[in-house]
Amino acid sequence: MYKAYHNEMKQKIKNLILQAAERAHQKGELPSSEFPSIDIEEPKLEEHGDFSTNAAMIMASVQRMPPRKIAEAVLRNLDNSEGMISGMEIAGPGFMNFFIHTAFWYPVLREIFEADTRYGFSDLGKGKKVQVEFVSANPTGPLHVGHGRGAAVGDSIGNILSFCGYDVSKEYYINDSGRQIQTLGRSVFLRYKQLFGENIPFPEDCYQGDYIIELAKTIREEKGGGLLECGEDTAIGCAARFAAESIMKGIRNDLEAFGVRFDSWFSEQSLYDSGKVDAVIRDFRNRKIIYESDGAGWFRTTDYGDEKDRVVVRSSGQTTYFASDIAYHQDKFDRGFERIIDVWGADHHGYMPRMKAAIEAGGHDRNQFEVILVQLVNLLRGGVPVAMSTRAGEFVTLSDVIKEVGRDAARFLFLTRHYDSPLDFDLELAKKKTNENPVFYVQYVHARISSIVLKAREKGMENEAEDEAAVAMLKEPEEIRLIKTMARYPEVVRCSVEFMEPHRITFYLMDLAASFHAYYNKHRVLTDEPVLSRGRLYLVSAVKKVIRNGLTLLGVGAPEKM
RNA sequence: GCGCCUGUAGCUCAGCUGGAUAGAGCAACGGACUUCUAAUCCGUAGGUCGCAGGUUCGAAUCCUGCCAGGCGCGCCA
Repeated sequence: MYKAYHNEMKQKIKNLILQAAERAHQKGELPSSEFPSIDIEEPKLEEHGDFSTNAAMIMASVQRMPPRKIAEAVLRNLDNSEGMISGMEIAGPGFMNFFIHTAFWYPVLREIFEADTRYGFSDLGKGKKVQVEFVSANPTGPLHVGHGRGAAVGDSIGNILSFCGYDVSKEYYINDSGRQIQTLGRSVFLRYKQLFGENIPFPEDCYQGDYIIELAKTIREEKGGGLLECGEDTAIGCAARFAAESIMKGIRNDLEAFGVRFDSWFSEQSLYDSGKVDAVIRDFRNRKIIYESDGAGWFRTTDYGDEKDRVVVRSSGQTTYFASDIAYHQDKFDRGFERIIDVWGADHHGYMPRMKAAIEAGGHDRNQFEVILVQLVNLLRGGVPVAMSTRAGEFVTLSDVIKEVGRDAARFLFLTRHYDSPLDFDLELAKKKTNENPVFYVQYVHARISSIVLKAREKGMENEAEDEAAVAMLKEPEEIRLIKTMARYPEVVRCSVEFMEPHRITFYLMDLAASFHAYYNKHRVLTDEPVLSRGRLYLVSAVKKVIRNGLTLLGVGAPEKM
């Protein structure tokens, strides 16, 4: 397994400390031989060194000594014969701070070049099959901005999982069955009738958007007045099928334009057709997990921590949405996924306990099923909220947003917040080409470096070749800072996958970009000194790779020119 | 009423499962282009981490109670 250099350094320091503590104990400087597990962390402030540890404070109670005394004993016995540590100190209440010799940072660059697109990779997933289901919007209308955020988060989480060694499948669940499809058909059919001059009211519980009228017109073009003659039920069914298919096609196009690719599109109806819904209900009935009351079939979800039992079979005999959802998630496990991740809008959070119940009742561990609840998006234009009403059918669609601000800006901005906090998405800001807009700020780094590399090529310089003498020329504080920041990247990716938080990558990239721009403004890469230039070219080429890798995980492009 | 989420600089947000003097960006003010892209950089200023307790060497972070905002509590999806 590929092991990040940064991590190795941490581990090394940890071992040095433990060895030193052991030695101190043998010499009688520390009373106890018991050394609790210690953490090596990276201090926020540069003055506090490259690594630091609270080990002495943790040991204080066991050793029955003041932390600073313990730290003194440890540092006195620390073996730095390798020369990796250029300085150590005891600070504050008992922190031990370590400064790493510059030369020990250089190997990071080589690591980046060797790993290239795989830099930051880890084998955390070990090939485990995991499914990420996201968007899954009903085919009753176009995608809106909220779906866009879900798409950005879900897709990125999928990318990160896959980058970290999981066998990932991204799936879209199509709710092509049930009542809302019926309503869709009715809406379109009524508009259709209106087109033929029938003066009939359009009910409030129908879909209000103009796209319904468009669909009705298309049917008229293709089939003329044929639907008027085949009886209401068949006509509505026909309109529903046509509308759902057509809307789904639009959704697929929007997602394609957004750079989101699904491995599979799963139809709800197929669960009924294959009998899987009936099978699950039968099974749960046999196992007394479903009981009858008031003529309906109730799933005893309270046995699994839900606050009340839920209906799966209505007294009319029809199943609820929940019923097919149970079958659906069952099916996910049947397909061999060991980990199931659903990305939902936060307004569905009340649905989580019953879904967890379904997982457990189906014989699986509730922890195998994870839900990412994405908070809502407030769409703004120049700071002013954009009026949106789904009921009235007035909303800005995802497609509108992509057309206006571009795919990269939209995706990146959706990932500039923890999914858990609501997001203000400002259309004007998304288009701005200043560093108010973090997308271009990060992409600009890539473009700037590309331009340097191009210039260097014209001069006959090669940027990929490793040259120890050249690398050794990197002595400026801004250069070392860049290397250190890049050394942190694998750790960022690891945390990002562990907590399934893509925004960590976003923030990291903004940080790396800031370090680069500062460097760029202060120092020239291509100078009169060939060796120095080669070293710097090597450095910025590494930055270019890390930026590209990070953007790729977010599904954002890394342009050569801007 | 019950449940979930949120509350950090004027604004928008980070804060690595308990660490040191709480960090960015924007807005404000003052500077930097004869240079590899100024879509950039440098500097200044800005805080009772919603409030009150508790846990301990140490709390923005964990626990309890309040306050404010958002969302959810259907034989809807």
